[in-house]
Amino acid sequence: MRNPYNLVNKLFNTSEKTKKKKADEEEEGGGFKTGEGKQTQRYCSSGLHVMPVQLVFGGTSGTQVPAHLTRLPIPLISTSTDCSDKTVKDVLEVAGFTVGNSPTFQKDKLHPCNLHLSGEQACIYVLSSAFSAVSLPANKRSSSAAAKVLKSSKVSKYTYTRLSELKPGAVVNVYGVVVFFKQPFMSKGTDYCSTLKITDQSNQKVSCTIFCEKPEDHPRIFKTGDIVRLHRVKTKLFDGAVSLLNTFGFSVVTFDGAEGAAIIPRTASRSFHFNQVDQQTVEELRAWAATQGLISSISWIPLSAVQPKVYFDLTCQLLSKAPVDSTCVLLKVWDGTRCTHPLMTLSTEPAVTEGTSSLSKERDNLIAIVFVYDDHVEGTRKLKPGDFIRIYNLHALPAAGRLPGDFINQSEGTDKLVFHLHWGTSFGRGIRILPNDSQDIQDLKSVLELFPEDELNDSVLLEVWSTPPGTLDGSVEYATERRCAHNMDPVPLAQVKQADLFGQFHVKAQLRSYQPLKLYQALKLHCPKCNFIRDIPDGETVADLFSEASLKSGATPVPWAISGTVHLPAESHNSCSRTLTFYQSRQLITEGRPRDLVYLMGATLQETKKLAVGDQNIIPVLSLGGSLTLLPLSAPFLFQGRKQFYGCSQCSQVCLKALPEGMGMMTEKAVAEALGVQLLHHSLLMKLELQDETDMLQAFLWRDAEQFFQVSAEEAAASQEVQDVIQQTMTRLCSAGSSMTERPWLHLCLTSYQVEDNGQKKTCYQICNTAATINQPRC
DNA sequence: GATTAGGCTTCG
Repeated sequence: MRNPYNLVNKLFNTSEKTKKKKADEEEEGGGFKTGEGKQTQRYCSSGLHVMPVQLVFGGTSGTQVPAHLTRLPIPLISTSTDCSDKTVKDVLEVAGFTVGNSPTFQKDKLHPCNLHLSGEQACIYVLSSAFSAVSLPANKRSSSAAAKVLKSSKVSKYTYTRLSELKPGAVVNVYGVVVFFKQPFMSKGTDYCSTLKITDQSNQKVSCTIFCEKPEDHPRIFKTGDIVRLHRVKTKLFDGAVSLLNTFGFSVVTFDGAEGAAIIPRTASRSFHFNQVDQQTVEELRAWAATQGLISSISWIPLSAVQPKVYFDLTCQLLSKAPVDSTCVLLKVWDGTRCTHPLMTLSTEPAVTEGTSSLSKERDNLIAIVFVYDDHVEGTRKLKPGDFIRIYNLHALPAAGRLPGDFINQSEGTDKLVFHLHWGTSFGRGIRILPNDSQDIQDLKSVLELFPEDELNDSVLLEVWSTPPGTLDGSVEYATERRCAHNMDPVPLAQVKQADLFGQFHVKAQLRSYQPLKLYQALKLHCPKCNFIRDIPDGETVADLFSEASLKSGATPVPWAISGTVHLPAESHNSCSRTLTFYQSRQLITEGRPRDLVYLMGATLQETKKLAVGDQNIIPVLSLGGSLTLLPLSAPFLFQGRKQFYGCSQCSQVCLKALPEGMGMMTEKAVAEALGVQLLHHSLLMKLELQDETDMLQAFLWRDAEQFFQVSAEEAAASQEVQDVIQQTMTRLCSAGSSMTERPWLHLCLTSYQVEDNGQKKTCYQICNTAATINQPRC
């Protein structure tokens, strides 16, 4: 089956690419804590003296070079220079130095002097500008970021201790393969805590405990076998074994542990060091881990393999989220596989559900209900429908008598499965969002893409639910309103583009431009069977088809109809007299309604239109090889009042024969069926360029275009007045020559989806479940 | 330079 969205895309031949914003960057701890107002010092040893080294940041916060120090230009330095309260700026700024003759000046012809840094006054200020190549404005930082790699920096070199050689009471750097981990969870103190156990070629297993205020600063571990590099962890004896605990300047980088996988560092650090030696270390650990069976060849257990009572890690896409009570949240998820054990189905309150509150029955055993309890509820706050997540140590259980809240009443006596993420973190129980570009998610996406994209949306259509007026903010009048069942906050367009996932978004935006400007060109014909979309042919083309057909209008008797003729005299010297032939169905004659449907041969387009006025059903026919048939399907096969209906030339199998008994109303659908015609539906297709403060985004108006304009496309094709309604709406949203400040704001529900365009996957957007609101004439 | 946790299944 062809994907209609692909065709929507192709009809406009869009070239808009998914602009994946490059992941932002954060600064590595690197020995310096960067917290605002925290004066931080590190000490490097210089002979017997301990000389402070301070990292200096721009702006007003953090460490500054003391104001009493003045900068000494390097060319002015001589042995007679007064050095007190002076600084010299290079990559470093130094103070408390003495100046001596350079013993190598004759040779290197550089500066004749050397700065001597010794004694208690000596101090080096390391300027943040030295790191400027990797710094980004704070508002561009994000926890999902990949950091910039400082390959050539000589600022630091790290040595790594084998895990078997750890001695208590030291600060070390280590590499290891993760054999156990817990996602960060809130401790009873001020920090999130995560624990992991790592091993290396020494086969020593070492537990690590990480305390960090922000979850994103913790190791970003997705599964056992991942490789971590920990900088500045201290060794501590606990329970007779050396364990590791993060300490000042702690930083961590995580890598996929699979051999051959791209070495992509996962870190919240804005910069970090990674050289060839590191690459080799990762590769060696990967190779070693593979021989130790530390890497599972199966990335995850699919839903299809889940049996009652098992604990497993589920990698899935979040479809919806709804609170149950203060200690429990219900998630609906899927991974594209059908569970062999029946899955429990439950509906959630649309008003409190993010995503879709009830899902199509077609999805039986595809959608898993997950109850998330207690401390894990916090972790669901930032989850959005569409997110790809992994739920660790999920417990599959028969629903019978085990459900929280009011659901308990729906579960009596059922052995259908539900999934629980219980209290506590034992066995690494937890939940985390996986990045879209991770291999496991790529694999999952390719499975999910096998499902028609709009299947999930079907149920949304059944739940048309107007946004209560109270949710509109302030006095701003919006020219459209959402009619969807989602309960989500609007997000900036930039965030929509960045998200790169299939799902729904609410946005507030203005209309910058639209296509086509000639609105009749927005009218299309769509085949619901093969999904082909085509333009409505213009009048001239259709008239030509009728002219050609009139040449094939010889008397053709058929057993299922009786015929009559009308002779039309020549209208002028140049034209000939013509004969129109009418056919009336014997079946309809029997039923006493012969005029309900008339087959007409030899008429022009204009004549056919005139005859159809007054709700007459006219089927234009021609004679081909002695039998009666329809005109080519690029012409309308049925005229009904002012309406004209078309058939799909690909999916129709035209056969004119006796009408069935008791056809009832002569609807276009009934007629099409009787003729073997696959009816084409009228639809509207437009491309809207949206804009908000953050970005622009091109979205199609197609599936729900009729809802948007509150007109029927079929009516629009037949009525200038209805076309005027569409024109008026577009003028109101985006009148030619108006400035953006004059244009109204729109509340929109967007659906994003992926299509293939010449083998390239691209993300497209559609405006769904949205209707124009103000000054809307009724039709 | 404090504190947090220190794996080892579930209340629903």
